[in-house]
Amino acid sequence: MNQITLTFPDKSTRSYSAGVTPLEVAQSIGPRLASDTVVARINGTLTDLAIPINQDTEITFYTGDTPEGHEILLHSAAHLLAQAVKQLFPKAKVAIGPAIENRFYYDFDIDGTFSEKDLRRIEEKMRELAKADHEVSRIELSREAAIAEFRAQDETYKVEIIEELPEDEKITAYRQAEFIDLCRGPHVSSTGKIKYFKLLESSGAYWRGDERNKMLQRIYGTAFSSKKQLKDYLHFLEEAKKRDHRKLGKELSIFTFDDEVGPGLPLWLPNGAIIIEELEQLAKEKERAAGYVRVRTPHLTKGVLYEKSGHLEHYQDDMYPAMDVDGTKYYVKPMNCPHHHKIFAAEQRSYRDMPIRLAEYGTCYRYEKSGQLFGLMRVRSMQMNDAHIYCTMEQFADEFLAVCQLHLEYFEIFGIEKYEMRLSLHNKEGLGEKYVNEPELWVKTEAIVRQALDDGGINYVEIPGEAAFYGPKIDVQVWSAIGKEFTLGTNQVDFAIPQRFGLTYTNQDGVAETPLCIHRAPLSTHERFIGFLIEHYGGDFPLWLAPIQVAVLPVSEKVNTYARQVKNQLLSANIRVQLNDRPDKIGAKIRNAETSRINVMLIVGAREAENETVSVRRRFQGDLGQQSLADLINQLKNEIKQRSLTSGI
RNA sequence: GCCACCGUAGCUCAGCUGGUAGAGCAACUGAUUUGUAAUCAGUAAGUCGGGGGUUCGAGUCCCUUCGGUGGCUCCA
Repeated sequence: MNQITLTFPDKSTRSYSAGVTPLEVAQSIGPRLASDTVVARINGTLTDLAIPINQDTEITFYTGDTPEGHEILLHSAAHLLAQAVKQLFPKAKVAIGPAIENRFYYDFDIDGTFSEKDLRRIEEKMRELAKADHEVSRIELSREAAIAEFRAQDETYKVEIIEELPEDEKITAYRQAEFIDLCRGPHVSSTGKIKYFKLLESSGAYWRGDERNKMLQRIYGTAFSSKKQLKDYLHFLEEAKKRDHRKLGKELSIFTFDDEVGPGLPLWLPNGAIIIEELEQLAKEKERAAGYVRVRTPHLTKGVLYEKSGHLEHYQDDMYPAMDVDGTKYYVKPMNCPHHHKIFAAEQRSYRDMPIRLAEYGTCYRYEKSGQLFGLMRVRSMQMNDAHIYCTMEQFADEFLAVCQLHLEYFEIFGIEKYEMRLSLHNKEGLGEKYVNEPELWVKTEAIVRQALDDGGINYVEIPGEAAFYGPKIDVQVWSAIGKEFTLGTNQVDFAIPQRFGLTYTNQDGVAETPLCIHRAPLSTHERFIGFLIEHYGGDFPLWLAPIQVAVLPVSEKVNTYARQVKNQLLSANIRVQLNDRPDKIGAKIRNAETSRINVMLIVGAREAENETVSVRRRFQGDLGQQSLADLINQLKNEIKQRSLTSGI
């Protein structure tokens, strides 16, 4: 028999008989590797462990705790789910079942829905099938055979998928015991490799995500290669639940919703209003320093403006219906840009004035579909950290980069450590349809944007086909302290709308030119940003953002007078302070302040009153001992001024 | 918008197969005057999301409507 040479990632080589399988190779190296490996990479392609190798090649093994291996594990778990469902619900038809980040799902067409009880039964069945350790084998099928096979099983969705595969596509299926599923693979070699998994929830999902299609029942689950990882992930989900901004927002009296006000229309309570004011203060400082000027625009506008801007054509479904005012249609504004364009147009502009940066925390209203509303993260009234920068082509790169850098400054202030800038580009197919038909301008602008990012040393990923219709954009993804993902700021280039508005400036040669426009909102909207901050900080805001910064806690009513003096001094230092002069025991007052997430607690009793001091207790730090009130005030003022993320600097 | 689930006191929740509501915390009152995460006692509090129906009788069953949640899709 022929010998072949396999090269391992460490460049070492071994010789095997031709036809050896990756699983056998793994076994030859060690039983542990063989049992942990879920997939192999051979000549750059991920491959099943049972496929014979017939020539010299490089080979890499992936265990379930590598990204590659984990994805396979999740995908195979989806198959296991489908097998279990088919056994328990023979009439169910399977649709698709991919791996997604940390989870998998499978869509089924069944009569009715899956109940909690069904999920438990299905999970039980999955365990049984995993324990049986059925071999998972790959089957190659001709197009006709595949269609015949799945038609015989009445798997109409699979037949539909096969019929839409390109003619030359190799069709494969995977079999585990009696269950055969159309799939490209690869998969784990046997069901026993799927050890640690859990079904999470079920919900409706349209076939192919199209609401005109039938609603299928989707089951979500997760799987990991070790018990610990599964436990950690479930713990993360629980932790995320605890930090849910809807829960904390209520507990900390930040915002509320009211049936009689309307869905998606938040009411900001005093604590929330304080956070808003601090954020606006920050934005105003940063924007003033960066040369922005502030403007203000009305909430209500005639329809003609949105005809001109294209909103009625492209965006009407997301706008509140018009109201009739003396026979004229008026709309509440869904975006601020048309108004800012009008402000640009209100005066003669010279190249000497450029760039013009118009900023406004503008309030917008969008008629989001009811099913999309979600706490503060998706609302119908919102206030945006909006600005539009009008500039010349020459100024554009600098302006765009400055906005990106502003994002980075904000990340530092808020302690956002993980983020991703997504440069969203056009694609040729979309020109004239999804995107304004200016092929050269697209290519040119995208090149400038890319260059600006490269020059500025900004890390980004490119995503083709995700641009706005008027130009390329950067969407900013951030991850909260516990790793939950959010879409926040945006930075968009617009080379189309200024033209529609006839915006011009006079260049050095006395000729009217159309400016470029950058739409940007680094701090997103108050709603989404504060929603994010609540979850990011888990309710424990840094001092500068905390609605109540200091609680003064007298040990007994005997020292209430001194406590009031302390409170007043803090107030005059512009520190937000609350005095708890109820007749409670000090332990109860402390507990109260702790559960309200108050950062600084000042315990005052006879000793403190005598020495003009306070006993400082800080959240997460405990008792810090006595300190003079004057020193403490200076320290807190400094911490607030620095917008420090850590206490006690 | 669509599918599913949920909606009981300010909050968190209990209330079995229908027999006109209950706990803890919070609030309020009184007593206690307290030294780093809960002092004790008492009081008040709900047209069980709204409307309609079935029934002798509905928090419980049915319909409808409003709101929320998980998804589909979209996005700040």
